[in-house]
Amino acid sequence: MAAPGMRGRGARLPRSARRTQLLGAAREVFVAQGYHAAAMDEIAERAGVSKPVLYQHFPSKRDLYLALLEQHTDELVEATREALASTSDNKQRVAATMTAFFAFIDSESESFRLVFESDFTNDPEVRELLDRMQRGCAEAIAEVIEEDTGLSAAEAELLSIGLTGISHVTARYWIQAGRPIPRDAAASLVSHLSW
Amino acid sequence: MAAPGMRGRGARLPRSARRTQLLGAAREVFVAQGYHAAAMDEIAERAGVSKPVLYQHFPSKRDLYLALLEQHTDELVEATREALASTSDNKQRVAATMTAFFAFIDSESESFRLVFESDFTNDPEVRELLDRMQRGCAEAIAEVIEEDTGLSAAEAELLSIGLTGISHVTARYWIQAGRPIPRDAAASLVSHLSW
DNA sequence: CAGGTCGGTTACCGGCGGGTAGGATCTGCC
DNA sequence: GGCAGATCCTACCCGCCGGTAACCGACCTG
Repeated sequence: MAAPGMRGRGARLPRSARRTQLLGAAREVFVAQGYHAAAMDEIAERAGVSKPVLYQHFPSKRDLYLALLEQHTDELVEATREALASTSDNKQRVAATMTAFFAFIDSESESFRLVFESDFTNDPEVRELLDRMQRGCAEAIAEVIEEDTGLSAAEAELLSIGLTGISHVTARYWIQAGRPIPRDAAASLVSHLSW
Repeated sequence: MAAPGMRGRGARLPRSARRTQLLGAAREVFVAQGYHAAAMDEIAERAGVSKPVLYQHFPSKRDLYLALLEQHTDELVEATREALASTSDNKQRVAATMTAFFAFIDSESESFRLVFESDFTNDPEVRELLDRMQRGCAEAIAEVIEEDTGLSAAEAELLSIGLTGISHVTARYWIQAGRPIPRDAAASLVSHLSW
């Protein structure tokens, strides 16, 4: 009856395609509502699919959330490492890293909310993922600092934590203020101030 | 039968005393479990009282949480203002403010978790309180910066946001690392680095 | 066409937890 | 004593939502 290649409700998809699609729907809902307010029914509905399908791909709501979160934390650490490796001039390094942070936060999907505004931080595994991300970013930065300045390892670590804090907070402030200036200008302003 | 002045389960308290006691119990539970995982039954039990009593003082779980949160956000803004007013030497101002932040986070009750690790940030009123706190701290700092340096208002604002970010993140890092060095040493190290 | 498998669906369950109804008890006051 | 008005308790309700049981139809394969 229905056309064989039809899209929309009722379309049959191979397993892996369905999985990524479900992850996308879950991201939208979790981003918009947070972990607790999000309902599995709604995620399924947004994917145009019924709930049991969701449970055939992810054993529980929590696991779904963790899969999604890990994906995005890894993304940010990776972006940080790339930015640091993109140049060898330290002043530009700060700027590049700041830009990477701003880009991450400015992404269309607003997925940064998962990472920086999670409402499920009481879960030990969520905590673990977020801590690991923090360590990942800080260590990458600390290596460079330690190498290029005379600071001790402990001081370099602390300083890099501080730098991530600046990026994090200012970038969210910039978003919340409605992106009053272009992204790159904001990033370079902040990096200039912290330099 | 029971002694008239007895303490413990069943003791009758005047309204205002009961209220503050309930707030204390609520703080403990919310701090330990977060908003969502906390149960009103548990808060009541911790206060040695039954649930309806709780509802005679606070119309809903949400209102209870908001009352508590406002109390602590106000506290931090106040501490920041006091620290800034405590001296007129700018370098010492930074140190004093940093110390105030660390003291807030290091408080016995761990109530900073309510403020910095809330899992109820999706609620608009919670957001509003946290934003107001952020603005309160940043504005207080920005006034001083703008007065004592040549920066524009916008730049001063951004810089102060960044400073709160540093304090926030480093102080939590210090706690999480198990307070490896004394509080004042940590605060002055951070203020030295950011100076 | 029989039979397996893969991707789907509808319809349901069960418990957790916020919130409440209604009654018991103490205290102060005349 | 006896009334007024607090304070507090036991016992219950019920809606939401994570998770599941049971079944359906399309497609391939021999």
